[in-house]
Amino acid sequence: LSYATKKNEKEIHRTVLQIPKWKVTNYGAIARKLGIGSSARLVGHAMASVPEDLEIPAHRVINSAGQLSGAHAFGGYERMRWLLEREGVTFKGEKVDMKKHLWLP
DNA sequence: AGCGTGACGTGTA
DNA sequence: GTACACGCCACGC
Repeated sequence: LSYATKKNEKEIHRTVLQIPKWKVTNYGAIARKLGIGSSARLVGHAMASVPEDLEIPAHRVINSAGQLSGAHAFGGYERMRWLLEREGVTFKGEKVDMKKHLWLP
């Protein structure tokens, strides 16, 4: 999975960089911020093109239901969950507790 | 060109 | 709480 949405790639990265620690946001929120509202999928595509070693905290971007839909890019669910919990994000079952941790751009 | 697929979201039932 | 339809668009075939 190494393709990027050339048009908004930079804007997306910039927005993701603004997500504070112990907070998460969702694909749709970023899409709306960039004015591509209903194209949340493109944000997910852009995340897939982010090298993990870069400073971009892509693990803080999850879906609106609080599920770690991008876990496969971080070595599986357990690893991505660990990355988040390490920053103070708490879970409610299999999902992130969005009530406490949702951040909107 | 069409068609299926996917780190998605909202509305409706 | 679940399930399904629909809108969206880049990519690979």
